[in-house]
Amino acid sequence: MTGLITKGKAVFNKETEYALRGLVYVQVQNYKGFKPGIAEIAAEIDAPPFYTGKIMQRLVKQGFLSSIKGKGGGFLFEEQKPELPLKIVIQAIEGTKTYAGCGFGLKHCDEEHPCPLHEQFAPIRNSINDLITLNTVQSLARDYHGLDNMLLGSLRR
Amino acid sequence: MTGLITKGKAVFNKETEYALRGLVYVQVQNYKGFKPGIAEIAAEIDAPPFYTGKIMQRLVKQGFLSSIKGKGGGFLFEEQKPELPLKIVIQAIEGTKTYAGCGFGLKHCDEEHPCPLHEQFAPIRNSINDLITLNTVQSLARDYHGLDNMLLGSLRR
DNA sequence: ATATTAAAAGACCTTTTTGTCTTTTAATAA
DNA sequence: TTATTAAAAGACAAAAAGGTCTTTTAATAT
Repeated sequence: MTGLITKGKAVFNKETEYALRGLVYVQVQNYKGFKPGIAEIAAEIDAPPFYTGKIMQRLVKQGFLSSIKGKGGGFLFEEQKPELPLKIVIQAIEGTKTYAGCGFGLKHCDEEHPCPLHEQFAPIRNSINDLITLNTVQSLARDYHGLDNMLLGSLRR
Repeated sequence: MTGLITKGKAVFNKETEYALRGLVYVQVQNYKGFKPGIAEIAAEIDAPPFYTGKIMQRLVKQGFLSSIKGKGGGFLFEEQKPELPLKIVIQAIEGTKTYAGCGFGLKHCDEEHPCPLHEQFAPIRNSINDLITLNTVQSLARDYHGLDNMLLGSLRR
């Protein structure tokens, strides 16, 4: 049962998870020539439909992707735009200080006045930062391109 | 202003942060021959007093440390007990799945069916796991022993 | 015994997060 | 132009996290 989150903190909050999964799914479909709508996105990324709608709306308002109303409408990335690093999305939702603080939660903790965990957490924070900076919605979508669905079939069995 | 969390997710939730700081503070004081009470703990770790009381209560109920009521009372660790790894405390509060899940939030994600971020998150999860397994309340308290206060003076200026 | 001290228990409240639903707006098709 | 489709907007609600306060229990000191 590895990887099944039953309780406890995940790495990101729900809104961020749904946003990242939604964006990647849209990009995957765009690569295939489709513009998915809210109902399809929600079903494919296993998220609540109305909540998904609200989140996609916010992402459009932030300018991360575009939407088209009415028949044949849906969500799409403008092709001329640069790739979108996960960090940009995460920070837009969770704030700029995600994982920037000291692991021990002290209000003041820096190199001159480190708390006991500060030094040990520093490389971890740096790794997370690298990961979300280097991975983009597009790079993840390319990884998924060609797969049957984003959930890799495991949810459908 | 490095290390100041203004908004966004910290590594742990508030209850966990207060619990870890409280436990380390109690152990630091124990090493000096004192048994701190709720008011003192709350003030020194910069946490809400009543909430701190509730949290300390829960920690005692879990058996992590002992308490003595009445005059001269307070909190203390039984000396014969083994060192307490942070992981034990964190899991008691946040559940056993903290940071065990896949970074991308997929319900099913394991080595055979990894999501794009799974492999990249694996070493980070392992580092966090090592950190909270190897560090104990006592090892951190030894680091703090001799310092003026847990907040390293930076909050008092 | 009585007063005092301090933790335990638990009711209650506030804020944030997560989620639902209805109404409105805009695009397309007939 | 009318019907249909689908996103936008925003009100509303449930659940979880975070926090406050009062009352009770247990220990000590006089």
